[in-house]
Amino acid sequence: MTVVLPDGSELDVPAGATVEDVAFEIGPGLGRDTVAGKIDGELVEKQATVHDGARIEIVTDQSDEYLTVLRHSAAHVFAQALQRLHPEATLTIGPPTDEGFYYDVTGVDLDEEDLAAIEDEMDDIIAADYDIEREVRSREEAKEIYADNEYKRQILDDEADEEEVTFYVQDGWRDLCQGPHVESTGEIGAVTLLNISSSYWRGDEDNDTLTRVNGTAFASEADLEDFLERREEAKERDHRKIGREMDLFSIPDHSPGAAHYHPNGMRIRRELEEYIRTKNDELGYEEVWTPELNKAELWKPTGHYDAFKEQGEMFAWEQDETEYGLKPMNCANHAHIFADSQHSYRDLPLRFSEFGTVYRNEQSGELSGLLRVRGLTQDDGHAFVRPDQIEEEIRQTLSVIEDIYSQFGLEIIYKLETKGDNSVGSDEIWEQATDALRGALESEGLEYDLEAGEAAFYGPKIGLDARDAIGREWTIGTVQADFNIPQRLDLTYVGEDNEEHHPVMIHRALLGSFERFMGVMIEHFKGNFPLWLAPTQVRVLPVSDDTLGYAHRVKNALDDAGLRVEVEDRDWTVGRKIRQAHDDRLPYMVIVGGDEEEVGTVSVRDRFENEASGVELDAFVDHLVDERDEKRTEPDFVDAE
RNA sequence: GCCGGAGUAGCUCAGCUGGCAGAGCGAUUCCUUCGUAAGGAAUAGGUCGAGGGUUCAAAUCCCUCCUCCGGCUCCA
Repeated sequence: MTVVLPDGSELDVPAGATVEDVAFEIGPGLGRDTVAGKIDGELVEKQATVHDGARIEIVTDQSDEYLTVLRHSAAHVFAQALQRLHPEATLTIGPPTDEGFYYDVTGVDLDEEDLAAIEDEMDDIIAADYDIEREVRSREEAKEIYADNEYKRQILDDEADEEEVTFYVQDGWRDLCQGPHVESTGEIGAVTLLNISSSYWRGDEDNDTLTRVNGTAFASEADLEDFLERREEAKERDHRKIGREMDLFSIPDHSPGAAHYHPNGMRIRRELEEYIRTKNDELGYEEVWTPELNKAELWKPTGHYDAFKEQGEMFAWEQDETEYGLKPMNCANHAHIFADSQHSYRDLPLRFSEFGTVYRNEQSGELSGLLRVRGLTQDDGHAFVRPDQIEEEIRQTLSVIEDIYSQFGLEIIYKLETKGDNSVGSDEIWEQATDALRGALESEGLEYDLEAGEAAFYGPKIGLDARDAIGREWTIGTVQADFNIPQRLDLTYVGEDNEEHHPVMIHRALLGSFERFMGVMIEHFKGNFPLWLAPTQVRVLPVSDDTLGYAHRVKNALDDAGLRVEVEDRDWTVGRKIRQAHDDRLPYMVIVGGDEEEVGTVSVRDRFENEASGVELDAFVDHLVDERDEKRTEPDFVDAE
C-alpha cells in the first residue's frame, strides 16, 4: 500500500506497517529518532498502524509536536507523583494542551502547598529517568485494573469496539493511555505546576466535580524560564492594570460586572461610537433607541425568556404584580419597531442599529475586567431582509467588519457556530441559515473554525474572536442569521405577489460590546492608543513657568483644530514633565521655552522619543489633523519631518 | 455557581510564630524656575474588605459573607 509524506511524495509500505516502519523506510536515522507520528494530521504513537493513502508525518525531538508529547508524559509524571504522595487520588484524564498539560483527579483535596511537594516528587521521578514503556492489554483486563475507578471504566466503555487497549508504564506505575510518550521520564527537562481548579467530568456541569491541576513542561530549564517571563510580560498588557494607570475606567465592588467609564475612558468610547456610527451609516442602518426596562412578557414569544430567565441569566423581578426585566438582548425591541408599521418588499432590507445597553446575570466566577461584564453596551443592529437578500447582506456586513479590524491591526479568529441543544425552530430552517453564513464566509475567502452546537438559541452565528494578553479568546463581533424570531413574532412584509411573507433577521454587532472591545483595544495597543483614540493627544510642557503663557497659546491653537490637548502646569523640572508624559502614554508632547517663544515655534517629542525642534506650529497642527482623520496607528510626525 | 489564591494609605507592597499600623511612589504646602525619562524639604493620609467569634489583647487565629485574580462551565 501507499502512504503520502509531507512533501507530497508517495511511499510504498507493506500492509500493517506502523509509523515507525514508515520512518525506517524513509531512512534508518529517522527511524531511530522517531518519537511519534501524525496520521492524517492526528498525533499518534509510533506503533500506530497506517492505512492505505494515509498522510504521514514523523515526529522527532526536533518537531513542533515533540513538546506536546513531552507534556503528555509530564502529565503522567504528575499523576505518578500525586499517587505516591496521595495513594487515595483517583485519576481521570490528563491530556497535553497548547500551553502545557492538566490532570483531572478526584478523591483528594489539594491546595497550593501540596503542589510544591508534588513538584519535588516529580523532579525525583524525572531525575530517576525511568523508561516509559508501552503495554498492550485486553479491554477486559483493563476493566479489572480499574475496578475501583469508574472514570477510567467509562473511558474503556467508549472504546467498546477495541479488543485491546494500551497502557504506558514507568517504574511499575501505569496509566491507561493512547500515547504517544517520550522514551523516559528524564527527557522532561523542566516542569512546573501552575494552579489548581475544579472542572467537570467530560466538561458537563451536570457531571461530577473534579480537581484539575494545570502545569507545563519544557525540554529545558531555559525554555521554562522564557515561558514564565512571557507570562510576567503579559501582565504588563493587562487592561485592568493599564485601565487604572491611565484612569480609563473602574469596576467598584458595589457594581460587580458593571464598568464605570472615567473621563479618559469615555473619550475613547466616544471615538469608537462615532466611528461605528459612520460605518452603520455606510451600511444603511437607521439608528434607534429602545428601553432597558420592559415587561418580561416581551421576551416570552421570542424565546429569550426561556433562554435567559430560566437559566438565571436575566435580571427580572415582580413589581406591582407584574414581572419586569432588564433586556438581555435588543432583538425583541427592534422586532417591535419593525412590527409597528407595514412593510413592502421594496422597503427591504430595513436596518436598525442601536448602542443598546443590556444586562445579563453572568456567573460570578466568570466576570473578568471589561472582557466579561454583566452590563454591556453592544453596537447592535438588525437587518430585516427578504430571503433573496440574506447572503449579500451577511457578506457586506462581514466585509465592513474586516475593514474595521484591519484598521486596528487586530488578528481575528473566525468561527461558525451551529445549532445547539436548547435551540428553537426546525432543522430545515437552521440548515438554511447556516448555509447562508457559510456561503458568506466562503465568498469572502475567510478561513473559519466550525464550532458545533455553540450557536445562539434562535440561529447560527459567525463569531469573530480576538485574543487577550494571556491568550484567551473572546468573541467580539458577530453576525447571525435568524429565521425563527420573525416567525415567532409573525413579522411580515408584503411581497411582490401581494402575499404576506416573513422577513429574515440578520443580527450583528461590529465591535461586539464597547466594554469588551475597549478591553481588547487596551491590551492590543498596550495603552499606546493611536492618535485618534488617545484620551489626551498632546501635552504642552513649558520649560519653566516663564513660558506658561506661550504654552497656553500653543494649546489654544491645537484646541482650535479639535485636538485633545492639555498644558502641564505643575512646578516640575522639564525632565520630570517628560517622564510623566511618557508614563501617561501621550502620543505627542510639545516642549516650549524661551527659544521657541521668541520665534513662535515648538519642539515636538513623540512616544518613541523621536524629537524635532524649531517646528512651525501650523505644520504640526496640519499633520496631527491628518494623522487623526486617517486614523493612523502610530505617531509619525517626526518621521515625516 | 464550582476549586485554588488574594483583599493593609490614591497606587505598588511589607507587617500576619497575636502586643503602639509601615515603606516607596503619588497628594498637599513651602523652597526651587529648571531645555528632553524622577530637584529639595515638610505635612497630611488607614474602621487593615464587611460582620461575628476566641483572647487581657486580633491586620495577625476561627466562622460567615462581599469583591477581585487564575481555571472549569458559560458568553458580547
